[in-house]
Amino acid sequence: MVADRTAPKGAPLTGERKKARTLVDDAVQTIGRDIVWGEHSPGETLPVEAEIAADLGVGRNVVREAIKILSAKGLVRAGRGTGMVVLPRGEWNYLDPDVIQWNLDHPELRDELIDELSGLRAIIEPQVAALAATAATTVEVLRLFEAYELMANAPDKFAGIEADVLFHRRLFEACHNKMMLSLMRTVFVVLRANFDLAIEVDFVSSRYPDDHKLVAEAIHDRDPERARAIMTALLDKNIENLATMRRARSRLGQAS
Amino acid sequence: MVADRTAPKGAPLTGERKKARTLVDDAVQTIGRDIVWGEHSPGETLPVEAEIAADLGVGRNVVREAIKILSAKGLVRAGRGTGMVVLPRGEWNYLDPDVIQWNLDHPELRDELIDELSGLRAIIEPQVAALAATAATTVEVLRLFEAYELMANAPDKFAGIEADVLFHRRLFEACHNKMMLSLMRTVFVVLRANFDLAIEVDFVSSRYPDDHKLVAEAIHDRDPERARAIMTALLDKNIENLATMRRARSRLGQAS
DNA sequence: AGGCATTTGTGCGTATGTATT
DNA sequence: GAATACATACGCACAAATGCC
Repeated sequence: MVADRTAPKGAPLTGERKKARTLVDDAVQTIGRDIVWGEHSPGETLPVEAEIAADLGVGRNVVREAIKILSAKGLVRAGRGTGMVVLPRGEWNYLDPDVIQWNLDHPELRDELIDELSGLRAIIEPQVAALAATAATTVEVLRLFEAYELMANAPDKFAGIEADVLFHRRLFEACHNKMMLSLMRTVFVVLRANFDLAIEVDFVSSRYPDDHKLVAEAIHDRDPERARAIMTALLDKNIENLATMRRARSRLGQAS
Repeated sequence: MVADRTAPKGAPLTGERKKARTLVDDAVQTIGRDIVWGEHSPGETLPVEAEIAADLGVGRNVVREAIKILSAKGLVRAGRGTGMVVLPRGEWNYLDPDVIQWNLDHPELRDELIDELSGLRAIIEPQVAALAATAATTVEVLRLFEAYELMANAPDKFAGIEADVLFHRRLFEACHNKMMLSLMRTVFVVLRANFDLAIEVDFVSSRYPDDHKLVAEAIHDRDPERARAIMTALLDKNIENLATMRRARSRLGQAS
Protein backbone atom coordinates (compact mmCIF):
# COMPACT_ATOMS: atom_id res chain seq x y z
CA MET A 1 0.00 0.00 0.00
CA VAL A 2 1.21 3.47 -0.76
CA ALA A 3 -0.60 5.31 2.05
CA ASP A 4 -4.15 6.43 2.15
CA ARG A 5 -4.34 8.97 -0.59
CA THR A 6 -7.78 10.39 -0.49
CA ALA A 7 -8.35 14.02 -1.35
CA PRO A 8 -9.80 14.20 -4.82
CA LYS A 9 -9.30 17.37 -6.75
CA GLY A 10 -12.15 19.28 -5.26
CA ALA A 11 -11.50 18.37 -1.64
CA PRO A 12 -10.53 21.09 0.83
CA LEU A 13 -7.28 19.40 1.91
CA THR A 14 -7.59 21.08 5.27
CA GLY A 15 -4.09 21.83 6.36
CA GLU A 16 -2.54 18.67 5.03
CA ARG A 17 -0.81 20.49 2.22
CA LYS A 18 -1.55 23.88 0.83
CA LYS A 19 -2.14 22.95 -2.78
CA ALA A 20 -1.30 19.99 -4.91
CA ARG A 21 -0.36 21.74 -8.11
CA THR A 22 -0.48 18.63 -10.28
CA LEU A 23 -1.14 14.97 -9.77
CA VAL A 24 2.51 14.25 -10.44
CA ASP A 25 3.66 16.62 -7.70
CA ASP A 26 1.23 14.99 -5.34
CA ALA A 27 2.40 11.51 -6.31
CA VAL A 28 6.01 12.56 -5.77
CA GLN A 29 5.19 13.71 -2.26
CA THR A 30 3.22 10.57 -1.43
CA ILE A 31 5.63 8.00 -2.81
CA GLY A 32 8.72 9.91 -1.72
CA ARG A 33 7.45 10.30 1.80
CA ASP A 34 6.52 6.63 1.98
CA ILE A 35 10.03 5.65 0.94
CA VAL A 36 11.78 8.03 3.32
CA TRP A 37 9.49 7.00 6.14
CA GLY A 38 10.44 3.37 5.59
CA GLU A 39 7.17 2.12 4.14
CA HIS A 40 9.40 0.53 1.51
CA SER A 41 12.84 -0.50 2.70
CA PRO A 42 15.98 -0.15 0.60
CA GLY A 43 16.44 -3.16 -1.63
CA GLU A 44 12.74 -3.87 -1.86
CA THR A 45 10.88 -3.35 -5.09
CA LEU A 46 7.94 -0.99 -5.13
CA PRO A 47 4.51 -2.18 -6.21
CA VAL A 48 4.18 -2.17 -9.95
CA GLU A 49 3.24 1.05 -11.68
CA ALA A 50 -0.30 -0.07 -12.34
CA GLU A 51 -0.90 -0.90 -8.69
CA ILE A 52 0.47 2.42 -7.44
CA ALA A 53 -1.58 4.19 -10.07
CA ALA A 54 -4.71 2.40 -8.92
CA ASP A 55 -3.94 3.17 -5.28
CA LEU A 56 -3.51 6.85 -6.03
CA GLY A 57 -6.45 6.92 -8.41
CA VAL A 58 -4.36 8.25 -11.28
CA GLY A 59 -3.03 7.03 -14.57
CA ARG A 60 0.15 5.08 -14.94
CA ASN A 61 1.90 8.00 -16.59
CA VAL A 62 1.54 10.12 -13.48
CA VAL A 63 3.27 7.43 -11.48
CA ARG A 64 6.00 7.06 -14.07
CA GLU A 65 6.80 10.78 -14.10
CA ALA A 66 6.79 10.85 -10.31
CA ILE A 67 9.20 7.93 -10.26
CA LYS A 68 11.47 9.75 -12.70
CA ILE A 69 11.64 12.68 -10.30
CA LEU A 70 12.32 10.39 -7.37
CA SER A 71 15.04 8.65 -9.34
CA ALA A 72 16.64 12.06 -9.91
CA LYS A 73 16.65 12.43 -6.12
CA GLY A 74 18.40 9.08 -5.84
CA LEU A 75 15.60 7.28 -4.01
CA VAL A 76 14.77 4.61 -6.57
CA ARG A 77 16.05 3.05 -9.73
CA ALA A 78 13.68 1.62 -12.32
CA GLY A 79 14.57 -1.09 -14.77
CA ARG A 80 12.60 -2.80 -17.46
CA GLY A 81 11.58 -6.19 -16.20
CA THR A 82 13.27 -5.66 -12.84
CA GLY A 83 10.74 -3.31 -11.31
CA MET A 84 11.37 -0.20 -9.31
CA VAL A 85 13.81 -0.87 -6.50
CA VAL A 86 14.42 1.38 -3.52
CA LEU A 87 18.08 2.37 -3.38
CA PRO A 88 20.11 2.19 -0.15
CA ARG A 89 19.98 5.33 1.95
CA GLY A 90 23.60 6.12 1.13
CA GLU A 91 22.55 6.72 -2.47
CA TRP A 92 19.81 9.16 -1.56
CA ASN A 93 20.38 12.81 -2.26
CA TYR A 94 20.16 14.17 1.25
CA LEU A 95 20.86 17.65 -0.05
CA ASP A 96 17.54 17.70 -1.88
CA PRO A 97 15.04 19.94 -0.07
CA ASP A 98 12.22 17.45 -0.63
CA VAL A 99 14.20 14.54 0.80
CA ILE A 100 15.09 16.68 3.78
CA GLN A 101 11.52 17.80 4.27
CA TRP A 102 10.24 14.22 4.19
CA ASN A 103 12.72 13.41 6.94
CA LEU A 104 11.66 16.45 8.94
CA ASP A 105 8.02 15.44 8.62
CA HIS A 106 8.71 12.15 10.36
CA PRO A 107 8.72 12.55 14.16
CA GLU A 108 11.44 9.96 14.68
CA LEU A 109 13.70 10.93 11.79
CA ARG A 110 13.29 14.63 12.41
CA ASP A 111 15.66 15.18 15.32
CA GLU A 112 18.47 13.13 13.85
CA LEU A 113 18.28 15.01 10.58
CA ILE A 114 18.22 18.37 12.30
CA ASP A 115 21.35 17.34 14.18
CA GLU A 116 23.11 16.34 10.99
CA LEU A 117 22.02 19.49 9.22
CA SER A 118 23.20 21.54 12.16
CA GLY A 119 26.49 19.74 11.75
CA LEU A 120 26.50 20.66 8.10
CA ARG A 121 25.85 24.30 8.98
CA ALA A 122 28.67 24.19 11.50
CA ILE A 123 30.96 22.98 8.75
CA ILE A 124 29.77 25.33 6.05
CA GLU A 125 28.73 28.64 7.47
CA PRO A 126 31.89 29.62 9.36
CA GLN A 127 33.82 29.17 6.13
CA VAL A 128 31.11 31.04 4.28
CA ALA A 129 31.54 33.96 6.64
CA ALA A 130 35.30 33.84 6.23
CA LEU A 131 35.00 33.67 2.47
CA ALA A 132 32.54 36.56 2.44
CA ALA A 133 35.05 38.65 4.37
CA THR A 134 37.42 38.41 1.44
CA ALA A 135 35.03 38.17 -1.50
CA ALA A 136 32.05 40.37 -0.63
CA THR A 137 31.58 43.58 -2.57
CA THR A 138 30.92 46.85 -0.78
CA VAL A 139 27.28 46.72 -1.77
CA GLU A 140 26.93 43.20 -0.44
CA VAL A 141 28.38 44.26 2.90
CA LEU A 142 25.87 47.08 3.08
CA ARG A 143 23.10 44.64 2.28
CA LEU A 144 24.27 42.51 5.19
CA PHE A 145 23.93 45.44 7.57
CA GLU A 146 20.55 46.19 6.04
CA ALA A 147 19.40 42.67 6.84
CA TYR A 148 20.71 43.07 10.36
CA GLU A 149 18.74 46.28 10.81
CA LEU A 150 15.61 44.52 9.61
CA MET A 151 16.27 41.78 12.13
CA ALA A 152 16.93 44.12 15.02
CA ASN A 153 13.89 46.30 14.33
CA ALA A 154 11.49 43.54 13.40
CA PRO A 155 7.96 44.34 14.57
CA ASP A 156 7.17 40.71 15.33
CA LYS A 157 8.89 37.34 15.49
CA PHE A 158 7.85 36.36 12.00
CA ALA A 159 9.41 39.45 10.46
CA GLY A 160 12.49 38.75 12.56
CA ILE A 161 12.72 35.25 11.19
CA GLU A 162 12.39 36.46 7.63
CA ALA A 163 15.14 39.00 8.25
CA ASP A 164 17.28 36.31 9.82
CA VAL A 165 16.91 34.10 6.77
CA LEU A 166 17.62 37.10 4.57
CA PHE A 167 20.85 37.76 6.45
CA HIS A 168 22.11 34.25 5.89
CA ARG A 169 20.98 34.30 2.27
CA ARG A 170 23.02 37.42 1.59
CA LEU A 171 25.96 35.88 3.37
CA PHE A 172 25.88 32.90 1.04
CA GLU A 173 25.41 35.14 -1.97
CA ALA A 174 28.54 37.07 -1.01
CA CYS A 175 30.57 33.93 -1.68
CA HIS A 176 29.96 34.19 -5.42
CA ASN A 177 29.91 30.44 -5.67
CA LYS A 178 27.11 28.62 -7.45
CA MET A 179 27.50 25.49 -5.41
CA MET A 180 27.21 27.50 -2.22
CA LEU A 181 23.91 28.91 -3.44
CA SER A 182 22.61 25.40 -3.96
CA LEU A 183 23.83 24.38 -0.53
CA MET A 184 22.08 27.43 0.88
CA ARG A 185 18.71 26.18 -0.26
CA THR A 186 19.39 22.94 1.57
CA VAL A 187 20.48 24.71 4.72
CA PHE A 188 17.44 26.94 4.69
CA VAL A 189 15.07 24.01 4.98
CA VAL A 190 16.41 23.19 8.41
CA LEU A 191 16.78 26.85 9.28
CA ARG A 192 13.06 27.27 8.83
CA ALA A 193 12.41 24.01 10.63
CA ASN A 194 14.30 25.40 13.59
CA PHE A 195 12.20 28.53 13.45
CA ASP A 196 9.04 26.47 13.31
CA LEU A 197 10.15 24.67 16.43
CA ALA A 198 11.01 27.98 18.08
CA ILE A 199 7.54 29.31 17.35
CA GLU A 200 5.94 26.10 18.53
CA VAL A 201 7.56 26.31 21.96
CA ASP A 202 7.45 30.12 21.96
CA PHE A 203 11.21 30.39 22.26
CA VAL A 204 11.57 34.03 21.38
CA SER A 205 15.31 34.62 21.77
CA SER A 206 16.35 32.05 19.22
CA ARG A 207 17.91 34.77 17.10
CA TYR A 208 20.97 36.72 17.95
CA PRO A 209 20.90 40.11 16.27
CA ASP A 210 24.01 41.16 18.12
CA ASP A 211 26.04 38.24 16.84
CA HIS A 212 24.76 38.88 13.37
CA LYS A 213 25.92 42.47 13.66
CA LEU A 214 29.35 41.30 14.78
CA VAL A 215 29.57 39.01 11.76
CA ALA A 216 28.66 41.85 9.43
CA GLU A 217 31.25 44.08 11.08
CA ALA A 218 33.97 41.46 10.79
CA ILE A 219 33.18 41.09 7.12
CA HIS A 220 33.16 44.86 6.71
CA ASP A 221 36.60 44.95 8.35
CA ARG A 222 37.77 42.21 5.95
CA ASP A 223 38.69 40.00 8.89
CA PRO A 224 38.01 36.36 7.84
CA GLU A 225 39.18 34.79 11.07
CA ARG A 226 36.98 36.97 13.23
CA ALA A 227 34.00 36.38 10.96
CA ARG A 228 34.59 32.65 11.17
CA ALA A 229 34.96 32.69 14.94
CA ILE A 230 31.80 34.69 15.54
CA MET A 231 29.79 32.57 13.16
CA THR A 232 31.03 29.46 14.93
CA ALA A 233 29.93 30.90 18.25
CA LEU A 234 26.56 31.83 16.75
CA LEU A 235 25.99 28.30 15.52
CA ASP A 236 27.06 26.88 18.85
CA LYS A 237 24.44 28.98 20.58
CA ASN A 238 21.96 27.76 17.99
CA ILE A 239 22.70 24.15 18.85
CA GLU A 240 22.36 24.89 22.56
CA ASN A 241 19.03 26.57 22.02
CA LEU A 242 17.95 23.64 19.92
CA ALA A 243 18.44 21.38 22.92
CA THR A 244 16.54 23.83 25.09
CA MET A 245 13.67 23.98 22.65
CA ARG A 246 13.51 20.20 22.47
CA ARG A 247 13.20 19.97 26.21
CA ALA A 248 10.42 22.56 26.06
CA ARG A 249 8.71 20.54 23.39
CA SER A 250 8.96 17.39 25.48
CA ARG A 251 7.33 19.19 28.40
CA LEU A 252 4.48 20.26 26.13
CA GLY A 253 3.90 16.56 25.49
CA GLN A 254 4.84 16.24 21.86
CA ALA A 255 1.64 16.66 19.92
CA SER A 256 1.40 15.97 16.21
CA MET B 1 16.68 23.28 -32.33
CA VAL B 2 17.71 20.85 -29.65
CA ALA B 3 20.93 19.59 -31.23
CA ASP B 4 21.31 17.00 -33.92
CA ARG B 5 20.08 13.89 -32.27
CA THR B 6 20.02 11.23 -34.89
CA ALA B 7 20.45 7.60 -33.91
CA PRO B 8 17.13 5.85 -34.42
CA LYS B 9 16.25 2.91 -32.27
CA GLY B 10 18.13 0.25 -34.14
CA ALA B 11 21.32 2.20 -34.71
CA PRO B 12 24.57 0.92 -33.20
CA LEU B 13 25.44 4.23 -31.47
CA THR B 14 29.11 3.42 -31.92
CA GLY B 15 31.02 5.40 -29.39
CA GLU B 16 28.91 8.51 -29.36
CA ARG B 17 28.01 7.75 -25.77
CA LYS B 18 28.96 4.60 -24.01
CA LYS B 19 25.47 3.35 -23.43
CA ALA B 20 22.19 5.09 -23.89
CA ARG B 21 20.25 3.01 -21.46
CA THR B 22 16.90 4.45 -22.40
CA LEU B 23 15.61 7.15 -24.69
CA VAL B 24 14.66 9.20 -21.65
CA ASP B 25 18.21 9.13 -20.28
CA ASP B 26 19.49 10.18 -23.65
CA ALA B 27 16.94 12.99 -23.89
CA VAL B 28 17.92 14.20 -20.42
CA GLN B 29 21.54 14.42 -21.50
CA THR B 30 20.73 16.18 -24.75
CA ILE B 31 18.27 18.73 -23.41
CA GLY B 32 20.15 19.25 -20.16
CA ARG B 33 23.41 19.84 -21.94
CA ASP B 34 21.76 22.24 -24.38
CA ILE B 35 20.38 24.28 -21.48
CA VAL B 36 23.63 24.35 -19.53
CA TRP B 37 25.58 25.21 -22.64
CA GLY B 38 23.32 28.20 -23.22
CA GLU B 39 21.42 26.91 -26.23
CA HIS B 40 18.36 28.09 -24.32
CA SER B 41 18.88 31.09 -22.07
CA PRO B 42 17.23 31.47 -18.66
CA GLY B 43 13.80 33.02 -19.00
CA GLU B 44 13.24 31.62 -22.46
CA THR B 45 10.68 28.95 -23.08
CA LEU B 46 11.80 25.71 -24.65
CA PRO B 47 10.27 24.48 -27.87
CA VAL B 48 7.00 22.70 -27.27
CA GLU B 49 7.03 19.05 -26.35
CA ALA B 50 5.97 17.92 -29.78
CA GLU B 51 8.77 19.83 -31.48
CA ILE B 52 11.45 18.52 -29.16
CA ALA B 53 10.04 15.03 -29.57
CA ALA B 54 10.17 15.38 -33.33
CA ASP B 55 13.73 16.72 -33.20
CA LEU B 56 14.87 13.81 -31.07
CA GLY B 57 12.85 11.28 -33.04
CA VAL B 58 10.99 10.09 -29.96
CA GLY B 59 7.51 10.29 -28.54
CA ARG B 60 6.26 13.13 -26.43
CA ASN B 61 6.26 10.96 -23.32
CA VAL B 62 10.01 10.59 -23.50
CA VAL B 63 10.40 14.35 -23.61
CA ARG B 64 7.96 14.81 -20.75
CA GLU B 65 9.77 12.39 -18.48
CA ALA B 66 13.10 13.95 -19.36
CA ILE B 67 11.72 17.38 -18.51
CA LYS B 68 10.50 16.06 -15.18
CA ILE B 69 14.03 14.92 -14.38
CA LEU B 70 15.46 18.25 -15.46
CA SER B 71 12.91 20.07 -13.34
CA ALA B 72 14.10 18.01 -10.36
CA LYS B 73 17.58 19.35 -11.12
CA GLY B 74 16.18 22.88 -11.10
CA LEU B 75 16.90 23.66 -14.73
CA VAL B 76 13.35 24.17 -15.98
CA ARG B 77 9.84 24.61 -14.74
CA ALA B 78 6.87 23.41 -16.76
CA GLY B 79 3.41 24.83 -16.48
CA ARG B 80 0.22 24.06 -18.26
CA GLY B 81 -0.34 26.71 -20.87
CA THR B 82 2.85 28.56 -20.04
CA GLY B 83 5.32 26.20 -21.65
CA MET B 84 8.60 24.97 -20.28
CA VAL B 85 10.76 27.87 -19.16
CA VAL B 86 14.44 27.75 -18.39
CA LEU B 87 15.04 28.86 -14.81
CA PRO B 88 17.75 31.38 -13.92
CA ARG B 89 21.13 29.85 -13.17
CA GLY B 90 20.79 30.67 -9.50
CA GLU B 91 17.95 28.16 -9.31
CA TRP B 92 19.94 25.35 -10.86
CA ASN B 93 21.11 22.56 -8.64
CA TYR B 94 24.84 22.95 -9.07
CA LEU B 95 25.40 20.09 -6.66
CA ASP B 96 23.85 17.64 -9.09
CA PRO B 97 26.53 15.49 -10.74
CA ASP B 98 24.84 15.75 -14.13
CA VAL B 99 24.63 19.53 -14.00
CA ILE B 100 28.28 19.65 -13.02
CA GLN B 101 29.26 17.24 -15.77
CA TRP B 102 27.45 19.28 -18.41
CA ASN B 103 29.43 22.30 -17.26
CA LEU B 104 32.66 20.34 -17.34
CA ASP B 105 31.91 19.16 -20.86
CA HIS B 106 31.80 22.74 -22.11
CA PRO B 107 35.31 24.07 -22.83
CA GLU B 108 34.47 27.61 -21.70
CA LEU B 109 32.43 26.75 -18.64
CA ARG B 110 34.78 24.02 -17.51
CA ASP B 111 37.57 26.03 -15.93
CA GLU B 112 35.27 28.34 -14.01
CA LEU B 113 33.35 25.42 -12.59
CA ILE B 114 36.50 23.60 -11.58
CA ASP B 115 37.61 26.74 -9.77
CA GLU B 116 34.34 26.99 -7.91
CA LEU B 117 34.37 23.32 -7.04
CA SER B 118 37.93 23.64 -5.85
CA GLY B 119 36.67 26.46 -3.68
CA LEU B 120 33.94 24.19 -2.40
CA ARG B 121 36.49 21.53 -1.58
CA ALA B 122 38.61 24.10 0.23
CA ILE B 123 35.61 24.97 2.35
CA ILE B 124 34.43 21.43 2.98
CA GLU B 125 37.30 19.03 3.20
CA PRO B 126 39.41 20.68 5.91
CA GLN B 127 36.36 20.58 8.16
CA VAL B 128 35.69 17.03 7.05
CA ALA B 129 39.17 16.06 8.13
CA ALA B 130 38.72 17.85 11.45
CA LEU B 131 35.37 16.19 12.00
CA ALA B 132 36.80 12.78 11.14
CA ALA B 133 39.50 13.31 13.77
CA THR B 134 36.79 13.40 16.41
CA ALA B 135 34.14 11.10 14.93
CA ALA B 136 36.01 8.35 13.10
CA THR B 137 35.94 4.86 14.56
CA THR B 138 39.11 2.85 14.98
CA VAL B 139 38.23 0.70 12.02
CA GLU B 140 37.66 3.75 9.85
CA VAL B 141 41.06 5.13 10.78
CA LEU B 142 42.63 1.83 9.79
CA ARG B 143 40.77 1.95 6.50
CA LEU B 144 42.23 5.39 5.91
CA PHE B 145 45.74 4.06 6.33
CA GLU B 146 44.83 1.15 4.10
CA ALA B 147 43.78 3.57 1.35
CA TYR B 148 47.03 5.46 1.83
CA GLU B 149 49.02 2.26 1.42
CA LEU B 150 47.15 1.51 -1.77
CA MET B 151 47.98 4.98 -3.00
CA ALA B 152 51.66 4.82 -2.09
CA ASN B 153 52.14 1.35 -3.61
CA ALA B 154 50.01 1.85 -6.68
CA PRO B 155 51.46 -0.01 -9.67
CA ASP B 156 50.35 2.67 -12.13
CA LYS B 157 48.80 6.12 -12.13
CA PHE B 158 45.28 4.80 -12.65
CA ALA B 159 45.47 2.60 -9.57
CA GLY B 160 46.90 5.57 -7.70
CA ILE B 161 43.98 7.72 -8.70
CA GLU B 162 41.50 5.09 -7.62
CA ALA B 163 43.26 4.82 -4.27
CA ASP B 164 43.26 8.60 -3.96
CA VAL B 165 39.52 8.73 -4.53
CA LEU B 166 39.08 5.88 -2.07
CA PHE B 167 41.01 7.81 0.57
CA HIS B 168 38.76 10.83 0.26
CA ARG B 169 35.68 8.65 0.17
CA ARG B 170 36.59 7.04 3.45
CA LEU B 171 37.35 10.42 4.91
CA PHE B 172 33.85 11.60 4.10
CA GLU B 173 32.34 8.37 5.39
CA ALA B 174 34.12 8.89 8.70
CA CYS B 175 31.94 11.98 9.26
CA HIS B 176 28.83 9.85 9.73
CA ASN B 177 26.76 12.53 8.11
CA LYS B 178 24.34 11.75 5.32
CA MET B 179 24.57 15.18 3.79
CA MET B 180 28.33 14.90 3.66
CA LEU B 181 28.01 11.67 1.71
CA SER B 182 25.82 13.43 -0.83
CA LEU B 183 28.29 16.29 -1.04
CA MET B 184 31.02 13.75 -1.56
CA ARG B 185 29.45 12.52 -4.77
CA THR B 186 29.43 16.10 -6.03
CA VAL B 187 33.04 16.68 -5.07
CA PHE B 188 34.13 13.47 -6.73
CA VAL B 189 32.94 14.63 -10.12
CA VAL B 190 35.50 17.39 -10.16
CA LEU B 191 38.08 15.23 -8.44
CA ARG B 192 37.94 12.86 -11.36
CA ALA B 193 37.90 15.77 -13.77
CA ASN B 194 41.14 16.95 -12.23
CA PHE B 195 42.60 13.49 -12.65
CA ASP B 196 41.50 13.41 -16.27
CA LEU B 197 43.31 16.67 -16.83
CA ALA B 198 46.37 15.33 -15.02
CA ILE B 199 46.43 12.30 -17.28
CA GLU B 200 45.90 14.43 -20.34
CA VAL B 201 48.96 16.55 -19.66
CA ASP B 202 50.84 13.62 -18.09
CA PHE B 203 51.21 15.43 -14.80
CA VAL B 204 52.24 12.50 -12.67
CA SER B 205 52.82 14.06 -9.26
CA SER B 206 49.34 15.41 -8.89
CA ARG B 207 48.80 13.23 -5.84
CA TYR B 208 50.46 13.63 -2.50
CA PRO B 209 50.68 10.31 -0.70
CA ASP B 210 52.80 11.88 2.03
CA ASP B 211 50.22 14.53 2.82
CA HIS B 212 47.53 11.91 2.81
CA LYS B 213 49.53 9.93 5.32
CA LEU B 214 49.90 13.00 7.52
CA VAL B 215 46.13 13.53 7.42
CA ALA B 216 45.54 9.93 8.43
CA GLU B 217 48.03 10.25 11.24
CA ALA B 218 46.48 13.44 12.54
CA ILE B 219 43.09 11.73 12.56
CA HIS B 220 44.60 8.72 14.28
CA ASP B 221 46.01 11.07 16.93
CA ARG B 222 42.57 12.68 17.30
CA ASP B 223 44.01 16.06 16.45
CA PRO B 224 41.34 17.98 14.52
CA GLU B 225 43.34 21.17 14.09
CA ARG B 226 46.33 19.37 12.61
CA ALA B 227 44.10 17.36 10.31
CA ARG B 228 42.42 20.54 9.15
CA ALA B 229 45.71 22.32 8.57
CA ILE B 230 47.27 19.50 6.58
CA MET B 231 44.18 19.08 4.47
CA THR B 232 44.16 22.80 3.76
CA ALA B 233 47.77 22.60 2.64
CA LEU B 234 46.98 19.58 0.49
CA LEU B 235 44.16 21.41 -1.26
CA ASP B 236 46.34 24.46 -1.76
CA LYS B 237 48.90 22.30 -3.52
CA ASN B 238 46.08 20.89 -5.57
CA ILE B 239 45.03 24.34 -6.73
CA GLU B 240 48.61 25.21 -7.58
CA ASN B 241 49.01 22.06 -9.62
CA LEU B 242 45.75 22.83 -11.34
CA ALA B 243 47.24 26.06 -12.62
CA THR B 244 50.37 24.22 -13.71
CA MET B 245 48.34 21.62 -15.56
CA ARG B 246 46.32 24.32 -17.31
CA ARG B 247 49.47 25.95 -18.56
CA ALA B 248 50.65 22.58 -19.79
CA ARG B 249 47.35 22.06 -21.53
CA SER B 250 47.62 25.47 -23.19
CA ARG B 251 51.04 24.57 -24.48
CA LEU B 252 49.61 21.40 -25.96
CA GLY B 253 47.28 23.63 -27.95
CA GLN B 254 43.91 22.96 -26.42
CA ALA B 255 42.35 20.26 -28.56
CA SER B 256 38.77 19.16 -28.18
C1' DA C 1 17.79 -23.70 -23.85
C1' DG C 2 13.20 -21.96 -24.87
C1' DG C 3 8.64 -20.18 -23.99
C1' DC C 4 5.87 -17.37 -20.98
C1' DA C 5 4.36 -14.15 -17.59
C1' DT C 6 5.52 -9.80 -15.75
C1' DT C 7 7.17 -5.07 -15.70
C1' DT C 8 8.92 -1.00 -17.42
C1' DG C 9 9.62 1.70 -21.85
C1' DT C 10 7.42 4.22 -25.53
C1' DG C 11 3.88 6.50 -28.63
C1' DC C 12 -0.29 8.89 -29.31
C1' DG C 13 -5.02 10.62 -28.31
C1' DT C 14 -7.85 13.39 -25.17
C1' DA C 15 -8.71 16.73 -21.28
C1' DT C 16 -7.79 20.98 -19.07
C1' DG C 17 -5.70 25.10 -17.80
C1' DT C 18 -3.40 29.57 -19.67
C1' DA C 19 -2.83 33.53 -22.42
C1' DT C 20 -4.31 36.20 -26.19
C1' DT C 21 -7.52 38.31 -29.45
C1' DG D 1 -15.40 39.47 -21.23
C1' DA D 2 -16.03 35.52 -24.07
C1' DA D 3 -14.22 32.78 -27.62
C1' DT D 4 -10.24 30.67 -29.31
C1' DA D 5 -5.63 28.94 -29.98
C1' DC D 6 -2.14 26.59 -27.74
C1' DA D 7 0.69 24.12 -24.36
C1' DT D 8 1.11 20.95 -20.83
C1' DA D 9 -1.34 17.27 -17.95
C1' DC D 10 -3.20 12.97 -18.12
C1' DG D 11 -4.72 8.19 -19.64
C1' DC D 12 -4.60 4.14 -22.58
C1' DA D 13 -2.51 0.68 -25.85
C1' DC D 14 1.39 -1.54 -27.63
C1' DA D 15 6.51 -2.87 -27.68
C1' DA D 16 10.55 -4.64 -25.62
C1' DA D 17 13.34 -6.54 -22.10
C1' DT D 18 14.04 -9.25 -17.93
C1' DG D 19 13.49 -13.32 -15.08
C1' DC D 20 11.33 -17.68 -14.09
C1' DC D 21 9.56 -22.22 -15.01
